[in-house]
Parts: sequence; structure tokens; C-alpha cells
Amino acid sequence: MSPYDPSAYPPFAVTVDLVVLTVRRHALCTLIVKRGEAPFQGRWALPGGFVREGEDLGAAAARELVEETGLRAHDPGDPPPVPGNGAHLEQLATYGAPDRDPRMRVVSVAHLALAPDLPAPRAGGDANSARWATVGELLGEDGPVGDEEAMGEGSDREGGLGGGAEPLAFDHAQILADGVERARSKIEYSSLATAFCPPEFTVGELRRVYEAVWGVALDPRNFHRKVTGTPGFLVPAGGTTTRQGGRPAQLFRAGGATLLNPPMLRPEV
Amino acid sequence: MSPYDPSAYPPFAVTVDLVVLTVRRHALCTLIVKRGEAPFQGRWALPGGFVREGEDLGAAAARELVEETGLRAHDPGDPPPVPGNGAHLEQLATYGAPDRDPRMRVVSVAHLALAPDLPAPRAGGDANSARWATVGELLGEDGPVGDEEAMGEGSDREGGLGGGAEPLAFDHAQILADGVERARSKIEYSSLATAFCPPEFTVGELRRVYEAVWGVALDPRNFHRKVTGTPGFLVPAGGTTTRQGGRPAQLFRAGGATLLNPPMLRPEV
DNA sequence: CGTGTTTATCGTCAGGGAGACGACTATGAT
DNA sequence: ATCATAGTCGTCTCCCTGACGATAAACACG
Repeated sequence: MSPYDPSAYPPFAVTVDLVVLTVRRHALCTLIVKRGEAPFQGRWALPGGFVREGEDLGAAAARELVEETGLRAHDPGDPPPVPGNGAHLEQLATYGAPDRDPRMRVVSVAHLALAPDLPAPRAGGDANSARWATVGELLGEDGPVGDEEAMGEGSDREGGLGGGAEPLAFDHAQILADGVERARSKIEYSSLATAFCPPEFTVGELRRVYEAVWGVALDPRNFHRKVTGTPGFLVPAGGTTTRQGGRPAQLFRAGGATLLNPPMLRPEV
Repeated sequence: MSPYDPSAYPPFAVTVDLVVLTVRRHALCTLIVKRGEAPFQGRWALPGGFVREGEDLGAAAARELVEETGLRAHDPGDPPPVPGNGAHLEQLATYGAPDRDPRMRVVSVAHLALAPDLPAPRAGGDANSARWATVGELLGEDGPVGDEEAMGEGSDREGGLGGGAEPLAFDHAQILADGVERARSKIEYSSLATAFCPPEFTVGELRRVYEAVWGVALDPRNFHRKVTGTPGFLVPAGGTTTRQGGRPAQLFRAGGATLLNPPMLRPEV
């Protein structure tokens, strides 16, 4: 074993990159920023930055999240201090291929953030250098369930990247794919899908989160039976809402349970 | 966003640490090494070392694994080139608290390795500075299923660490706990438990792997029905063996399936 | 050589969860 | 008034699971 010699280690730079996921207009979206410097100048990339001296990895990710979105992160397990204006944040994986940054050796600790629908991205002062993009256009997946008609009428559709978009900078497409896969599997066996919802939400809104993340259609009746029958998943908030149209729906809050047993079942194929 | 200035980044050292798990005598065990240098000199720790210049993170972990155990790693997904003398290796998580190493800023990318039962640990030339320890004694868990009588008669029981062992160096107890939890959950929905088995194994041997990792007793009949009925999990190898005593058991090889659907169900408490 | 022990393997049965789908309710839009 | 939309409650069947009986095939004894 090589001796542990602190004076003879190769130096690395350590960064954090963020996969910030949200559900907008029935589609799973992620936050991307336009790079201002080389390499990959002008290309879209995941938000991120260097870990500072004396700064913990999770703290660096939380700091970047605030800088990019204004969202405060809360650790998994803790109840959100003010539910709704916080995001779930967890470590995703670490990427350190020797040539992933052409200038120097950089190891990036990617984090995954799940947030409710946000009004608009705010880059640090620079407004139109950050935007929400559907993961479908970035990863070349098929459009989730249809619903193409609901797209293409918003106010933030000027960033280029139409159909087969230009790939993300660095290895960020891989990081994004890993983050999406983590989210897709984690909402199966945990109550994490509520992180995509506002503090109070209806069963239908939660179902549309599952449908957007998984890209499938779920039976409203079976879904309703399942989530309301899983102890600790949802607690009634007391009111009703008609913001989705149709019959008023009961409002719920996320319950204390974090692990769902039995899990939600993702329809196969 | 802070400008991406490669000349003004704080320097880090990057290491890989290994959680090498195996099943020995019906108990989940992990490989630990005795530290030769400060800090934590003389204490037990997870094996690991610095990532070299130009070396990928996974390659560094694979190199450490060979140095410590002689096992060659194969990526998940790939079939083992020579099944049985390889180990499953995957990235676990990254630990980078500012004060986790008292001398300098070190970020450690922990990896998880699952290996079949090995004859004896071989440290790099130094024989008795590495040993297998049950995760129970390291993490203070209750002994798995009983079976205490089967312990305490082996040939490698001289390394100290009797009951409430001295804790591992650094944050390695946390890393180990995370690795064990990853293994425990991952054998639920993947065929990864076969990584603990020799190339050909019986249903009973596979069941004892589950029992050791989960620390529970499973019904042999239901287990047999479940694993032989899951398509792609096991393929018959053609022969039988009586190495476990009793009636000869059919030999199987790991099938091509990596994800089990429906998953194995871990009995709840 | 029988008997007991151990392990493997096949069957049976009851209960629960999930998919498929019918029916009814309560709102807004036309 | 009628329709469209969304929510909520039930029902029915299938399949999986857990519990457990029964048989089979080896070895270890006396």
C-alpha cells in the first residue's frame, strides 16, 4: 500500500454540480445555465461551482442551489422548516474522469435537488443565462405521454435547443441522466415525489408528478386508493381546491413517512 | 456565479476508500486494515489510498481492490470475464467534511465491493495487518440470527476487537454503515446477491447470503420458489453438490437479469 | 442395516395488493 | 340545461406472498 504521505498527493479541484429537477406543465424539467467562459463557452451546462476551503460538500451544493434558484435546501429526513420554499437535496454521485475538464483535474460531486414548480430561474444577476429545459429534449427521450400541445406556448421558449438539442457541456448529460434515473427510482419507494409539490397539494397533482417523472399514464382511481391508503404518506390539510378544474379536490400535506412500504409500482414498459 | 478560474481553486487531495463485503460463516464481513501511520496509527480502517494523476476514480478503486484482495473488479452490467474470481465494484458515496482528516483537506470517494468468500486477506506484503471483521462487531449491531456458536472457532480470530470493538478510523464507520445499507437494499431489487457466491452455487447458498446480509431467517421453501421462479435470476448449471450436507442440491449460475421484478422482499422486523 | 439428522424440493391454502373498470359526485364552461 | 373535467368510492379478478405440510436424497451414527 502506498504510504499516506500528505506532501506527495496529486492536487485536484473539487466542484459540485447540481441536477435541479422540477415538474412544469406536466413535464420533467431541469435547470441549465449558459456557460460564459471556455471551455464549452456559450454551451448549456448544469449549474455548479468550486467547493470552497473549509466548506462541506453538501454545504457547497446548498450554496449553489440558493445562488441559482433562491431555494433553501433541507436535508432528507428533516421536515422542511417552511414547507414549500425548500428543496430536497441529496448527493448523487461523483465524476472524476481524468479528461472530463480539458484544463485541469477536476472531480465533481454531483447533487440532486428536487423542487416544486418555480416561477422563473434566476441566475446570479444574469437573467437569460439560465432556463428550465425538459429532460426529454436534453436526453433525447421520447416525449412523455403526449401532451405536446401544452408545450410551445410559454414565455421562456427562446433559448434555442429545439428538438435534438446541442448536448450539455462536459459530462453533464451523463450526470443528468443519472440524476433523472435516481429520481425515477426513488419516488417508487419513498415519499420524495411530494418534494415536487407545493406545501399543500391534491392527489391529482401528486399523480401528475408521478406521470411526468415516469413518463407514463396512471389510473386515477388506483392511484388515489394507493396513496391515501399508504400510512404516513399523506395527511389531510383540511381544505379543498378547484385549481385544477372539475370537482373540488381534498388538499393534503406530506406525511411523516419517508419510506413507502409497499412501494409505488412503476408500470413496466 | 464565481468565475471559473483554474488558478484560484482550493487544492484537495482525493482518495478512494473501499467497503469490501463478503459472507463468511453465515455472517456479513468487511475487510479492514491496520493503519501504520498517524493519524489513527494502529487503528483499524477501511482500505484505500490516493487517486493518482491521470487515474479514473473507478480505476483507482479497482487498483486498491487488487492490492488488498487480489480480486479483479468487473463493472456492473458486464458479465464477469472469469466468473467467481471477480468482484462487483460500484461507487458508493463521497465524503468530504472539512475536518475528516486532521492534516489536510481530503475528499474520499467511497466504493462498495461485493466478493465471494475469500481464503484469507492479503495486505500488500504485510500479512497480519488486514483481516475480515463482521459488520456486527464494527457497527455494534445485534448478532444476525443467532449462530453465535458457529463463530469463535476459526483460524483468524486474533486481531483484537472482541465485542464492542474500537471504532474505525476517520469517518469510516459511517462509510461502512452506508455501504452495508446499500448492499442490504440493493440485493432486494437486483441480482447482486450472486456476487457473494462462487460461480456455481445452490439455492440454499444464495439463501444463506440473504440471511447473512439482512440478518433474518428466510423460509427455504418460499425462497426456493421465488428465486427459481424469477426469470433470468438463475440458470441451471447442470450438476449437483452435497457440500452443504443433506440432499444433493442443484447447481446454478447467475442469470443475465440484473434487476429483479418483482423484487425480493425483506421481512419487516 | 435401520434410524435419525440435515438439506432440498414440491404442493396446498388463505390473505392482501394491484390492475381493470363501473359508477357517482361536484365544480366550471357553453 | 347540458357537457366537459376532475375527484372519489366500489367491485372483481389475478397473482404474489407467507405459513406450513410432505416427500426426497444424502450422511452419521448405533
